[in-house]
Amino acid sequence: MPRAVREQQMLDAAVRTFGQRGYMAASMDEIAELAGVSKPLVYLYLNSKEDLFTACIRREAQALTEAVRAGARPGLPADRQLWSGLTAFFAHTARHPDGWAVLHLQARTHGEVFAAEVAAMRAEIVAFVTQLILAAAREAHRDPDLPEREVSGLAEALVGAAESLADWANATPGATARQAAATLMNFAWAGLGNLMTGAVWSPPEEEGGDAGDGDEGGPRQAGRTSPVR
Amino acid sequence: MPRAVREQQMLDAAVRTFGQRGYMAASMDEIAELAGVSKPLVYLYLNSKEDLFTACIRREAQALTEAVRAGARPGLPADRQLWSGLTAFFAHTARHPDGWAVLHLQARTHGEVFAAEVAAMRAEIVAFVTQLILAAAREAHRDPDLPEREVSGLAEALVGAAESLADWANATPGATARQAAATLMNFAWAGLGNLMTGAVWSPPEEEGGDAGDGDEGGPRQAGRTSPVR
Amino acid sequence: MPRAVREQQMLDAAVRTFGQRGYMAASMDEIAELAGVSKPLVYLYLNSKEDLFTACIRREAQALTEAVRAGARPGLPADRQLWSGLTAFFAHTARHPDGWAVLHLQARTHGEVFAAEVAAMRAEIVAFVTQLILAAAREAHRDPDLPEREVSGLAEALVGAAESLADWANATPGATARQAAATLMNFAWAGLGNLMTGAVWSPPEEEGGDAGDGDEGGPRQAGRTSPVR
Amino acid sequence: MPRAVREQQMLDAAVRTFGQRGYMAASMDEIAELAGVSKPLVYLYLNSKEDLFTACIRREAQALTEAVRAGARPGLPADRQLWSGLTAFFAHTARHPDGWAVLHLQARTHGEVFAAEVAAMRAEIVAFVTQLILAAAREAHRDPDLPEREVSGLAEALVGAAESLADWANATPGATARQAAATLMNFAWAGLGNLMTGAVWSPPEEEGGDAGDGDEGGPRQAGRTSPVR
DNA sequence: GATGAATGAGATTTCATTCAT
DNA sequence: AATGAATGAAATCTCATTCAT
Repeated sequence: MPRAVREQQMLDAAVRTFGQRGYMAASMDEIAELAGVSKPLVYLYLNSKEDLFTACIRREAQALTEAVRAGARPGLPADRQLWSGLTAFFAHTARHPDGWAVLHLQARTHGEVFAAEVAAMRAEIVAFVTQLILAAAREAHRDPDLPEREVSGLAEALVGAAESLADWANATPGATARQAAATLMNFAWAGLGNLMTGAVWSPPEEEGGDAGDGDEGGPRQAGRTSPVR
Repeated sequence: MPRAVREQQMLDAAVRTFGQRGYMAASMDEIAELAGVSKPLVYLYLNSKEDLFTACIRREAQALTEAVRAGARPGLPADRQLWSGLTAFFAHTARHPDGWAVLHLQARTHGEVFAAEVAAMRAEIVAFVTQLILAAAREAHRDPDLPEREVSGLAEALVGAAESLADWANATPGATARQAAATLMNFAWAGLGNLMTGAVWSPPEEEGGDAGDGDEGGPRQAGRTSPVR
Repeated sequence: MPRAVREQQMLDAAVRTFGQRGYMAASMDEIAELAGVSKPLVYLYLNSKEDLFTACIRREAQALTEAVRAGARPGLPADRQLWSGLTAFFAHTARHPDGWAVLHLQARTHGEVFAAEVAAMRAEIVAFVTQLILAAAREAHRDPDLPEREVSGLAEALVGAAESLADWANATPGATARQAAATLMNFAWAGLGNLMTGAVWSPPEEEGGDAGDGDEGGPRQAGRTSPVR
Repeated sequence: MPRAVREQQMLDAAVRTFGQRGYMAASMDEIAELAGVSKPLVYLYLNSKEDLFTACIRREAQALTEAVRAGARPGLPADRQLWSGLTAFFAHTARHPDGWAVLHLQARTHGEVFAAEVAAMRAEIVAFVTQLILAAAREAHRDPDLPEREVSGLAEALVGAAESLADWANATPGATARQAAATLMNFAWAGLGNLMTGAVWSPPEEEGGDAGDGDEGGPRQAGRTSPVR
């Protein structure tokens, strides 16, 4: 059996095992057995547990970003791109729950090296989303000079919400990618639109610090604008 | 030294160790040493590594929910409650990064048993947020009969975004709880408001399923309503 | 059982196993079993196979040098000191064949770190022998300004011969420490004496280089002085 | 490529690897790679690691003995034969440090089987030296009936000193074969000469055995004859 | 109440060795 | 004649866990 094929089998087995058991609880024995090969062969091809895990992360990260990019077709309006990108994202994470667990849970929990690997992927996606937001602003003929920090924070929040919803969709039987995407669009799109119109929600003024855990008390005066309307 | 105090010291040490090393990489030796007691005493008080971890999760989960509940004062309008609850949440996670790592990263990564423990806490918070959304709808005199699934999905997304922003804030030097909360309010509040007015973002109609990875192709026709505009 | 005692038992077992099987072929399992303890305990007390081996080397090296120093009593004339030092050396190596194997065979064969450990001991002994040679020269009222390089080379050769004879004595049933020491004294002492009188054996003059393996052919002209006489 | 050539390449690689890494630390992988062939071929030609090592020992042993024999030309007087034999020995060990390491260090350290192989070579050399000593005695018209045990002990010591000096010369930059040989001749020849004249160094009389480590105490009265004086 | 001493079980990793071609 | 592909067996080391005191 050719080497490349075997290697993919091993990665399949590894992703599944890492995703379900966790990085540390997964044993090379189990992975080898699931792949249908002997342990030494896994080491021969993939060097070490760390390298194997890294290979899993890379493969799954690439698969995910490619799925998202393939979903969001460049020609469409920004909101449609966002919509289809999100749908592709939820569809992919639903189809590859173990890969998603490897990326979202395992890689971030077991050492800086692995975390950096996913962080790179995430940064790429966040940048992509940031571009979409800016494009949307342009399309809406709004001021495209949105503050850098705001937009990147928003993109962070959007991606974070998406990640979280992916978990929720995976854990909720019957939840579809379209539902998850629609929920997120509803949740986020109007907020983004408002932001572009300058109709921001302003926090109440700071009040005197209180004791206790240090969590500040409730605000006294609101300065809200549009929300709830 | 009274038992209760010793036990808290152990939990302190355990949370710190679990949060920094991870559940599996944390050794009982290290925890005992950090707590300043002998290993058998840890076992005497807390039974096993699993039980110890569970105790950590429960303590931190309770501390977090209490911080959030204490932040969001019942008398205020819904958006203000949400604001102050979020601020309390971000302040707490910033103040207790190890506890937050235990809840958000470790507990979800190492077995169903632990994940269920956090899931319970999360469900409580999601329910709380759901109540706030419904209250906001009432306050706005809008139809309070929002579809159950929609609202719970929104609350999920909101909580997910909050969790993600908490990580981001912990990793970004200079980021404050207020900033994180403001970002999230801006991001989400208008969307929630729109939702209540019935101005939802509707996904384009489904088209014929394609093959490949199963990620559906981009929508062709939009049916969007209000957003951006 | 107190820790110090257990530790010596482990070192005993380790020296025996390393001496008989060799450093690499000796397994920690075997050592632990021979010591009558579990493997983790060996690691708890002695850290690693390398550290355990180093501890063996140090203990045996110290025992050997102490035996030699105790044998060669300071007050005696130099030749008597050499004699009794040699006797003590052979007696010790005969009594502790595994320790001797560890020092002479194993430590020098398995890595610079270990080799350096014995090299230090050996240097100490060579220095001691060098002092004896110089003392002998003084006692004989001969010129004490023997060339440094000569004397150290001689001490090297003497120690080397002693080491080799120790192996031979260990492998030859019936050989005693006194016999080995006497052989070496006869072999070496007169040569040393001659050297001090300046009656050196001079090599024949160099001749033209020959080919082949590069080992030079036999000398053509002798320039010998006293030997065979 | 003819089999015999390939085999020699393998042995070259093996000697180098065994000499530098040690028998156990040397891997068949490394040897095969260094020899430029595949591992199965090594097994096809040389059967097993043990057999390969044995073949190395035999080849190097034969090369060394041949070099020594070729160096010591039969027609010369005994001391000249010894001198040139020693020079050839040191030249050979200096030229083939890995082979020497295999013979002197590795073979003696890894099992009786291999040790026996070198012991045979060594015995041959010792016998050769013994012949030289007896020849020297004859040439000196001294009593050729030297006690068997004495002479073989002396030859042992001489060979041992030579081996030790070979190590020293290999480790000392700038040391030449001639220097090493000269040192050894100076060291030993006079002693041998004295022995033949009957002027032996007699050990002091044995005294009452003491306890302790068993290393006998220093002698009280000397019975020495000629040395030094 | 508290601990020094000890271990069973299992982790990753390596290596000599052999098929099938 | 020669090798890519594969493995059984065993090595070092770690860790959660428990006695005996």
